Amino acid sequence: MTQRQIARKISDSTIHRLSIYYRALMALEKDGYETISSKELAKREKLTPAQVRKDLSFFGSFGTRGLGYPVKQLMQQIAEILGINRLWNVALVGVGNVGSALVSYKEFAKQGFVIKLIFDNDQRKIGSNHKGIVVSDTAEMKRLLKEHDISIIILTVPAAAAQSVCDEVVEAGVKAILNFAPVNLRVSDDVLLRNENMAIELEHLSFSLTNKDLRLVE
Amino acid sequence: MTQRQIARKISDSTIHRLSIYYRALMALEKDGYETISSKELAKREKLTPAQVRKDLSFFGSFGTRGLGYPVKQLMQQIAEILGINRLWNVALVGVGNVGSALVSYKEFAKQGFVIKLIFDNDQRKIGSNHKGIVVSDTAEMKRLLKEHDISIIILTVPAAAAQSVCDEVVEAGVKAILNFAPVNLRVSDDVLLRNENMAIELEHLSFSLTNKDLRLVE
DNA sequence: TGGTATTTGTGAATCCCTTCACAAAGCGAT
DNA sequence: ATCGCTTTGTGAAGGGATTCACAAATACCA
Repeated sequence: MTQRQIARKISDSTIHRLSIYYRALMALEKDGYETISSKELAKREKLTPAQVRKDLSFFGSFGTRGLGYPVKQLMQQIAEILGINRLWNVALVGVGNVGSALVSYKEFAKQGFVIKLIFDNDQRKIGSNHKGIVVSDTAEMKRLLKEHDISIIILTVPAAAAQSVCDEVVEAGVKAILNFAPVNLRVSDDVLLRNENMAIELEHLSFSLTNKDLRLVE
Repeated sequence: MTQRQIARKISDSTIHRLSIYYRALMALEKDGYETISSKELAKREKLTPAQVRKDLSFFGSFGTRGLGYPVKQLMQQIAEILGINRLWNVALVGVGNVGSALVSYKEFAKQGFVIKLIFDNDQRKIGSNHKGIVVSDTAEMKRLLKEHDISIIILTVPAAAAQSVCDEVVEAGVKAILNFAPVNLRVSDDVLLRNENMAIELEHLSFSLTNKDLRLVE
């Protein structure tokens, strides 16, 4: 099976796990591993070996029977599948707490997501320097996004502003948005949207703590 | 069905959606809605009405046939289910970019997660003030966590330090950790651990952008 | 070179989540 | 008070993801 025939319908879970495998492989490479079996990889990530093999099998056969997967090579393959074997031009809108933290977030840069532009509508922030990037006025956004060939937007504006900023960047032709505002954005079908809300994960913990004793109930 | 017999096995997806419903209800309440139907709620969150009803039915029956769900009341019920109808004492470890952003992250406070303690091992940071909280030395961590009855840890230390900090807080008796470090932490079965990695969501977008054209392939 | 031990890749089976479909229940109008 | 309309709550059906289990392939050792 070649790389081109894939992706009929790859589940979100599989895509998510590919990212996890990728990180595990980075660690393994650093530790000097040449190969890794699905069994060992699964153990490290608290998954099953079959799961690992099945996930990978959607995209090709990368392993060697009796031996396992070549760490370095598999890493490269997953990078290709995820589309992180290249650089992506990213713009960030909204230089609040979260926004300015993400400008310096090393995991982005490490995976090839390069923040090229930063926007805000606050006059006190416009012109200020964040990690070598001067904050632009959102009024200039449409023009600058096109000029800099931005593929992905990180949206870290307040909830109330999110929809209108979203509309603007979509108008500018951006097709992928990572939204940190706690609102449900409406976008057309051809725009990719993913939401990130860190409080939701805390709520999950809160749920589990609250209902912990019930886990054993018959 | 009463609140006590629940949680045989509630799926992660359901818990996640409860958080989503909760946010939708907050917005609805602000807009003056008294009741909401599963149909309308589903539409807003791009889900199906059956999904909404099924999710809620695991925990009880909160609606009125012919009318829908009472917004305010359902909000309260979900808050109870998620365990956010109370305050949680939280400590944050690691005052880097992400850490200091999260100290000011309004979504945490809004849901009752109160950051009581902040730790770092950098002498330049210890003693400094973040939103009215003085940064403590990680050397003091075990004692302070117990003294302040901390239930949940937000871990925003560098990857290399994460496991050892994790071990320490577990030793102090903490049973829930939200980990932002890009590593796979090993914890015993009775400790709840959730991982948050913002780059993974970007990688998901990157995957979708990269494989967009393949979605139509037969 | 042959023999044993490993480990992959994958159809089949299983399990779990989502959707369907409808009876039951309440609302509002007449 | 009754009728028709709406919407819930939920068993059952359906579908998709995970796990099983094994043949095929390779490594390694003697």
